[in-house]
Amino acid sequence: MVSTKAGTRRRSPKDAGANASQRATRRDPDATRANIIEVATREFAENGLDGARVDEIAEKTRTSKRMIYYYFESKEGLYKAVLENVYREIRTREADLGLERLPPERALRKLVESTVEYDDSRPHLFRLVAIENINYGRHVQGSSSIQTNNASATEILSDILRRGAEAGVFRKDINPTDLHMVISALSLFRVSNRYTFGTIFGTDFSDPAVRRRHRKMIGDIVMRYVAPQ
Amino acid sequence: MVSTKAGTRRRSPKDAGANASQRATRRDPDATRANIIEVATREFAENGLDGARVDEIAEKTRTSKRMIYYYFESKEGLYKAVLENVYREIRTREADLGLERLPPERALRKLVESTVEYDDSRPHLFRLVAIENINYGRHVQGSSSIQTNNASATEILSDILRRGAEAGVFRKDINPTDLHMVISALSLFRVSNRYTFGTIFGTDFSDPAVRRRHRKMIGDIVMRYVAPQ
DNA sequence: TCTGACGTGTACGAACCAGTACGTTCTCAG
DNA sequence: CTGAGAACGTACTGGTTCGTACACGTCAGA
Repeated sequence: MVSTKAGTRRRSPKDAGANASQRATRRDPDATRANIIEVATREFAENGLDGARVDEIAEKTRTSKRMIYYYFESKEGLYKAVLENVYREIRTREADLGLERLPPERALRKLVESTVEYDDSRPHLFRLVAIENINYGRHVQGSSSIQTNNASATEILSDILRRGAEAGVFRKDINPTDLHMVISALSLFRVSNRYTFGTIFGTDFSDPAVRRRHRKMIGDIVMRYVAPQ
Repeated sequence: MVSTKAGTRRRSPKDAGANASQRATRRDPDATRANIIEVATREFAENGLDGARVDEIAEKTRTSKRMIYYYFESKEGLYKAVLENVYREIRTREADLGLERLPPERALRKLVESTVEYDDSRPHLFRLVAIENINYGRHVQGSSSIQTNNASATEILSDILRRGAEAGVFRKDINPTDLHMVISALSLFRVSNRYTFGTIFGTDFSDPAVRRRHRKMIGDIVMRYVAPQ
C-alpha cells in the first residue's frame, strides 16, 4: 500500500530516525499526506474522478478537507498524486521476480501468469487506469514522473525475448512492446470488463477455478505465439 | 447510427407510410427521441455518466431539456436507453459477415480481423462499455434487452470451432466463450487503453500502419492458439 | 369545431459540492 | 522561551446542475 514511513520532505537532520518509536502523535505531515492518498485512492477507484467527493474523502481521512487543499491544492491535484502513486506501485512489481535468472521459456510463462495473478488481486489499481483512459489520459500525459521509468516493463521482456531467440526457442521477429500490449490486454480485460462481460456471458471472474483456467490459457496463448516455425 | 425511421410506438394505422415524403415537420416524437439518443450517445461517450451534463445534451438537441425528462424520466434513464442502443448496434454487426459459408480457418481469421477494424472505427461505442464497467455494470445488469440475444457472438464462434475441429484444423478443447473473451480483449485494449499505453510506450494507435500490424498480430495469435498439435 | 391527450418551451428551485476565509495550535530554530 | 512559519479545523460561499412547475401549442377523432 501507501508507504507510511517519512518521505523525503524537509526534516531537520537530527531527528532522522531519532523518535522512531514515538506514537503517531499530533503533527505528522508525512503520515497525514499518506493517509489522504490512501483514502483517496480507494474513493477515486470506486467512484471515478467526477464521481468521487472531496467531502467524502475528507471524512474518511483522519484529518479534514482543509488539509487536502493544503497539500494537494485541488481535487485534480489529489487525483494526480494518487495516479502517480499507483503507477509507482505497478512498476515496482515486475522487477522483483528474478526473471533474468530463469531460462527464457520459463521466464516468459512466469511473467505472464504472475501478471494475471497480480492484476486480479489489485482490481482497484487497474480501475484507476481505466478511469484515466476515460479522461483521455490527460493526467498521465501531464506527469513526467509516470512517463519516466516505464521502459522497465519492455526492458525485462526484451531481455527474455532476446535470450529466447538466441537459444532458438522463440521467433526472432517479436516486437517487445507489442507483446507487452498483448499480455496486458489479456490480463487486464479480466478486470476492466469484468462486469459487462460477466453479466452478458455468465462468466464469474471472481471464481478461483475460472481464474486458474484463464491464467493457463493466457500463458498458452503467449507461448504459442512466440514459438518458432 | 441511430435509426431515424418511425419506431414501433402507437400510431394510427392509416398514416403508416402515408405521409412518408413530408418534411420532418412539427411533431415527430420518434425523430425527437432518436435525435436525443444520438446526441446523448456522443456526450456520454465523451464525458462519462457523471461527466455528461443534461443541459449540454439538451442544448445540442434540436429540442429542449423538458423532452429528455418527458421521454426518459431521468439522466440515468437516458443513459440506459443509450446503452441499450449501443449494444444493439454492436450485436447487429457480426451476423452479416457470412462466416458460416467460409471454411473454418478463413472464417476465424476474418472474424478476428474484422473485429479489430470495427472496434477501431467505433471508439465511442467501446468507451461507453468502459464507462459502464466503471459503474460496475449496474445498467447492463438492469436491462433484460441487453442480456437477451447476446448468445449470438458465441454461437457464431461455436459453429466455426465445431467445423474446424471436425475438419481436423482446430483443437477440440477450445472454450468458445473464452476465445470470444480473448478476441475482445486483444481488440478492445487498443481502444480502451489507447491513452495511457500510448503515452507511456509511445505507441500511436491512430496510425494506420500500427493498426495493420496489430490486426495481423492478433489474427496470428488466435490462429496459433486454436491450431492442433 | 370541440375536446382531451400528447408534445413542447421557459423559467425556476433546491441540493450539492469544490474551494476558501479566517482563526487556532503546534513545532522548532535561534 | 519566543517568534515565525507550518499544520490544522470550522464554517461558509458561490456556482453548478438535476429535476420540475406551469403554461402553451398541436393533433386526431367525435
